[in-house]
Formats: sequence, structure tokens, C-alpha cells
Amino acid sequence: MTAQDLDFWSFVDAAVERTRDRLPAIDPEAMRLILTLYRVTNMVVYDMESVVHRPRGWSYPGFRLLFTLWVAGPMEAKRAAELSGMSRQAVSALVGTLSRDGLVSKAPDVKDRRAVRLSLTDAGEEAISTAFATHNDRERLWAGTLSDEERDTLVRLLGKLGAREGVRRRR
Amino acid sequence: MTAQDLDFWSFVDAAVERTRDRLPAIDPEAMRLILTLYRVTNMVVYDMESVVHRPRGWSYPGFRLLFTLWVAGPMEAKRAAELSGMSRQAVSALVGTLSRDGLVSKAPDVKDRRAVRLSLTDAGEEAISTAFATHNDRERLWAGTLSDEERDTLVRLLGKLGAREGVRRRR
DNA sequence: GAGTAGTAATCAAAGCTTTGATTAACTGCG
DNA sequence: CGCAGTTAATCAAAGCTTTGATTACTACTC
Repeated sequence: MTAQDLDFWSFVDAAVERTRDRLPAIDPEAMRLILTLYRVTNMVVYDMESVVHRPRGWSYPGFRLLFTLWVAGPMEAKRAAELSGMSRQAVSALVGTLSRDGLVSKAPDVKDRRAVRLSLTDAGEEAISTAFATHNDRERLWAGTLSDEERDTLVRLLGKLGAREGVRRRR
Repeated sequence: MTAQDLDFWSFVDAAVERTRDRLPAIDPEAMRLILTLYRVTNMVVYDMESVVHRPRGWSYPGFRLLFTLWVAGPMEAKRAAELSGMSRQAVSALVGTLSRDGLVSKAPDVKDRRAVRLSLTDAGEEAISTAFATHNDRERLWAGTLSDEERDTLVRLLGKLGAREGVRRRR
């Protein structure tokens, strides 16, 4: 496989091979894992975003924040950041957009006047309910390449990876 | 598990449960897969970027483009987009930064004067060589939660997911 | 050769995310 | 009470990515 014949996926093999030759001290299989993880996730996200969310005028991050509020109810911005995995700044900026578009409402917290309490508006509730069916159709399409057992194994192994201690987390 | 006790990971279980109750027509296990995939990858990317790349003054996308050129040699911008999984516009913008910082050089293509040929500068070559050892240390840390067999299984299942046909790809 | 269609790259605007700084409000110690 | 330290949120600037439009060039058709 020369450099001219590569495509998106065979690039991973080439990278592993090439690195094994030039930097023998590295762990090529760890590299293959992270490279593959990144590429697959990127594919899935691009597909979901471009097929499901952008045509409706929203972003994937916007959907994630709406979904977080839909699942766990109204909450402070800080907590929405924790549960959704975004930074507080990202939530702040995103809520600016979603609030402007009438999907999320901000109310001052009663107990702590620094805090902002986020909740779905009726339009937000409506939006997430209808969008989620399409979103999940797409999730099902992706998951459909795997048998139930393979899917469960994949979830379990991803969970094991995600349980890694001693790594940097968003604050 | 009430909404008040949730954290980043138990949120996934709550989402599956809550959705099963409110929207019985959806496939909760497909949802769990995609949700988990996204969260794990985000954790890994955040860790890699904040521990390895930002302290050196670079971004993860910047590293990915440099790495692409390092693995497969000088190439047109269009090809770099294909191999790295970025859009052509993203490559164009990113090359602006990397070129300004002296890590990548742009040269007009000899055969097609519309095209731009990208290559690593000496500084870029130097940068990727030294950064990659640290990058791979971090990859090894992540991969280290899994046995060799688990890691191979995970790569295989991710590959199967990534081989999905009929999805939207970047152009 | 002229004209049309297609392609490589870039520009422009908008959105998300990051770091670092700032404002406002809570907490705890003396 | 008064003040230092902490915390919630936001602002500002920079970077990456996206869509849509534009420019420059190539390739095809007549």
C-alpha cells in the first residue's frame, strides 16, 4: 500500500505501519485504537448532524443540551454542563443561541442569585420530541450494523475505556 | 435514581430509562450505544488536547493535519481533507494557521494551477516527531484499561460500525 | 477556438469551544 | 459586621467547522 492508494480507512493501517518503522518506541496498537475511535465517532456525528439536525436549523450541541434538559428536567447551567459534558462557557454561549431561538428559557435561581435556572420552553419541548424520533432512527441505522451481542460488547468496552481514572476532565 | 443524583455517566442510564417510558417507539439500546460512543470519544479528545497539544500551543486538529502529512507525505489540500476526514474548507482554514506558524508550507501544484501542494516544513517535521511520543504515551494510557484482546475486539467492532454504508460523508 | 460544465481553493458569516479575565454573589473566619 | 476567598456566569479573543458564494482554472462538447 503506497501513499497514493490510501483512503480514509486504510490511512489508519498506513499510519500504524509507518509509525512502527520510524518510531519503534511507540505503541502502534494503542494508536490504532484511538485513531479508529476518533474517526468512527466523527463519521457518526457528521452523519447525525447533517442528516437530522442542520436541516431543522439546529446544531448537534444544541440538541444535546435540549436532550439533557428533556431527560433530567430544569436545572442550573452549571449542572447542565456537568451532565452534558460541555464546559460552563460552552453552555453559556449555547444557551444564548437556544434562548434567542425560543427553545430554552433562563430564570434567575431563587436560592442563589448568581445562578441561572434553565428549562425547556413549550417550543423546546415540542422540538425535542419530534426531532428525537428522527435522531433515534439514525442511531438505529448505525447500531444496525452490529448484532445485539456485538452492540452490548461495544458498549461495555467503551464504558471500560470511559471509566479510565487519572485523565483530564472538563471543569 | 432521581434526576438530582445524576452524574455524567449515570445520565446515560437515566436517558435510556426515561426515553423508554416516554417514547416507547424508540430503540433505547441504539441510543445508549451512540450516547456512550460520543461521550467516551469526547473524554479522550479533551484529555489529549488539554494535556498534550494545547500546552504546546497547538490544537488537536492541527496535530491531525500534521500527522496526515507525516504519514503519507506531501499532498494536495483536497487529498489531505480526504485522508484526515476534514472538509476542504476546514483544511484551508487550518493550513492558514499552520502555515502562519511555520509548520506547513504551501506550494502551487505544477500540473494543476488551481491546486495547492502541502508539505511539512522542517519545523513541522520536528514538531510532530517530538509531540508524537507524548501523544502516544497518552494513547497508551487510555488503551491500558483494556486487555490486548479487549482492545482488538473494540477496534474490530468500531471498524464494523465505521463500515456502515448509506450514511452521509463529508465532501 | 468558444462556450459550458465541473473542480480546487478561498472568502464571508455564523455557530461552538477554548483560555483568560471580569463581574456579581455566596461563604466562612475573625 | 467586615473582609478574604470561592463560585456562577459572562465577556472577549482566537481557533475550528459549517453552509453558501466567489474566483481561478481545467476539461469537455460543439
